[in-house]
Amino acid sequence: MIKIGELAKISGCSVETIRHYEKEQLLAAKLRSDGNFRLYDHADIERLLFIKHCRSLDLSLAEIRQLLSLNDSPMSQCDDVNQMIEQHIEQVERRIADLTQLNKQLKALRLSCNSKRTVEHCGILKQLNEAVSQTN
Amino acid sequence: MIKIGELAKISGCSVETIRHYEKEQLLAAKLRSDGNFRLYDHADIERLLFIKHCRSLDLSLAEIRQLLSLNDSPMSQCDDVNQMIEQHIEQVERRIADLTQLNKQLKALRLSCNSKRTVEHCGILKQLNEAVSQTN
DNA sequence: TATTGACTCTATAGTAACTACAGAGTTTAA
DNA sequence: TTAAACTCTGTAGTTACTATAGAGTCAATA
Ligand SMILES: [Zn+2]
Ligand SMILES: [Zn+2]
Ligand SMILES: [Zn+2]
Ligand SMILES: [Zn+2]
Repeated sequence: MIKIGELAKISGCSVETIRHYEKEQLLAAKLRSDGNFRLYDHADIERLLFIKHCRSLDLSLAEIRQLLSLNDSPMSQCDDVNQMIEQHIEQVERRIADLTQLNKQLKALRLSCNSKRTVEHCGILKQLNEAVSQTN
Repeated sequence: MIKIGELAKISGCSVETIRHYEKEQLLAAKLRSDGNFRLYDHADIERLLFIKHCRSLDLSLAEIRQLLSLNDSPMSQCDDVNQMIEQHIEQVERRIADLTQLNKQLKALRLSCNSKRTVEHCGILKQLNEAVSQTN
């Protein structure tokens, strides 16, 4: 059994993050020491690494909670897992599309200034202001 | 002079958002009515639309605050504006790269499940668990 | 004129996933 | 024994809003 500091080292998560996951019901220490310190075993390490891997895929804590509970009840159907992953993929792709569009606009904006000028004649601010007048 | 509800309609921002921008020092009503209602003029409308346009470029409120203050002092140099926009572009591009990478992993993960199975044999969960064992 | 409904005010809490304390108690090693 | 290092709980801060509650204001109608 290890204490929270060692779990943090092993997993690469911070102590505060581990406590946070406990509050969010993703990972609970089943035991406490005499002095009330959280004690973790090997299964806890694996569970935390699972969580960490899912987070690196940008899955939300709610989604991970769901995956963990499916993982804990092996007779449930795959469909729920599939659907979540698919929705998540869609969301990521939408965000990529948005950011790509955004990037174009920002680059055009950046080109409209040649530096070394005062803001008075700055193409960037001029453009931002003109966009306003058009909308208005 | 118009009240906040009309400014909200004109700009497409919510009333709460406009009040929020005031708290964040981006847009202040210079006048209040006898009954303490915020009163806005044409310059305020333009300022809010400027803010809205910048937000659509994903600039943070802090960045917009900076742009507004540069806009208000026309003799300042362009360099600050340029640098901010460039950093913002870099950040957006980094995020796009991250998400693209993420998307690949998620798609591979999705392919590892053929649905209609119980979670016990689900390729997705299997893969997620294996990734853990490797790291561990 | 009284009242109703729409509008506005301030202040506070919630969102997501942490991060950063403060103040107290515990353990370990010198 | 005492100091350093660790851990505990609880609370507040981060971003850009959103959503209330409870009170006050205003315009139009009965
Ligand atoms: Zn998701
Ligand atoms: Zn410029
Ligand atoms: Zn930025
Ligand atoms: Zn499956």
